[in-house]
Amino acid sequence: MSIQLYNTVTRNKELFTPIEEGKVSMYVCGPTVYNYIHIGNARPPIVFDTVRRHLEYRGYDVKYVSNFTDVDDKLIRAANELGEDVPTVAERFIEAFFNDVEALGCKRGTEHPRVTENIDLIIEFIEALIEKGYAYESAGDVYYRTRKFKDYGKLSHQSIDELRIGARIESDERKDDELDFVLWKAAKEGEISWESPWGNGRPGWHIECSAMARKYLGDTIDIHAGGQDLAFPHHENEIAQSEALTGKSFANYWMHNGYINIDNEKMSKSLGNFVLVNDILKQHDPQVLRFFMLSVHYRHPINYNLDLLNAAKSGLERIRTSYDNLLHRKQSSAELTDSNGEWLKVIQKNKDAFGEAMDDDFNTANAISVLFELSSQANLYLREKNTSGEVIDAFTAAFDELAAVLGLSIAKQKELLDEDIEALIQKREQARKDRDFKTADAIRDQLKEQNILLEDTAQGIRWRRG
RNA sequence: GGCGGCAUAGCCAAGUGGUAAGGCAGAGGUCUGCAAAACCUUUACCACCGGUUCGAGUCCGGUUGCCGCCUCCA
Repeated sequence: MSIQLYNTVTRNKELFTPIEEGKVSMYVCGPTVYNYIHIGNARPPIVFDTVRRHLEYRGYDVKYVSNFTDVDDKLIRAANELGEDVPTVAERFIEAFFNDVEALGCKRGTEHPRVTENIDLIIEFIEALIEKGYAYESAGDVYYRTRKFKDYGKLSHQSIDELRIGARIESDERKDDELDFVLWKAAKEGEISWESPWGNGRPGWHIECSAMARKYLGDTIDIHAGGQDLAFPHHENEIAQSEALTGKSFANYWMHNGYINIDNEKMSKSLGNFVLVNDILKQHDPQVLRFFMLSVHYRHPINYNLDLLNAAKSGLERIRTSYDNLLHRKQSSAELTDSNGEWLKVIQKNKDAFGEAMDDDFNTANAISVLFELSSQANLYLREKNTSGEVIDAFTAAFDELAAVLGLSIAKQKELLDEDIEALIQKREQARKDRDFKTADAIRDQLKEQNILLEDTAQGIRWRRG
């Protein structure tokens, strides 16, 4: 087993070697909780949950830490607009976040630390940076002395001198140098704040991740991840803070996922072209959204629209139907029919192919194509007159195993039929035996209106929801 | 101006040197009382121009177009 992953630092796929054998530490930058998440915000949780699942599938013990930024400018503004305090707003959207991502099949992290629960830690971190000469206080703010960190730009491959040419550098009299960024922000009148050696204030954005990653995962972590737009400046600044403090490498591998686009433009709250996860889930199966996202390699952009989502739905449906057909056939399969070893080999071959796809920088698009291949093979097998329970079990076990790595569940939820519906199905069966097809079709149409689709198979009638 | 990404069938999308996976949609067929599901068949001058090579979607150079980052951003 060898997992290759693309490291933003080296811009190459590298062999993944954890610091400690058999264990992986992951830190994934989490949301600022001032709003419901849109589907672009949902991509990192889905992608890196899948990374985690594959690492676990390969036998690693994974520590997965993802933070909440529960105090910052946007949150303060949102609280003011709503006439509520910051903790109330944050709490609401943290809950909403968990609801959304759990619906999307993401496991809870090992830890989900919040900034406001780690203020002391952050202050200590900043004090240590000041002692080392990497930070300075100015009018109640504390700034990081960017130019002092000689590796600045190594992640995003920016040269520090080119950054000045970029149009959006804030110049601020309180900074010694315009490239310096804030570690601690002095509170304005009435703002939520904490006491510190520099007066009342709150942490800057980047310092929280440095402090919390270190607290839960140590000085050097295996994988640090987030959206592509965090590479600069957020992750670059984290590196500067952490490495200045510890003198050690902050993270060995940096992973960044691509954006979700609308009409080929980045989805973002500031552009206003976003689609909330929440809204999609009112109309669509969350698994469809997850399947859709995983159908593209995580580093590539995904264009979103409803037609594409529906195409993904049809694809997932194909796999689910195949799985369902296996279960249905199982009931009539002789337990002791000779198993054909060739089929077991085919199944194993697909499992191997799936693992190889995932080992290659988490190529979920190829992994999904293996699920389609497995479906085709299962469908072919089901065309045989005699099937064995053993082979059918091997197929369904393979589906369960591989889908779980992608965080997908393909078993259809079997809801109990209402007695009335059950009675109608029986009535139609009788009509069919009597060759009264007119009645039979009328009942089928009637059920169809209730979204119950009937299928007549060689092994008897079956139904599914449309 | 700096750094980077992308361009593959009607649509989506894999593919890092050996003559293009897979899915969706469409067409035809098989099966079925009719359907459904499934199976079979069917659709590619890999943006353009050069170069390297026995061989290029893949490597190199250039052109065009689109997108992103360059201190709000997932």
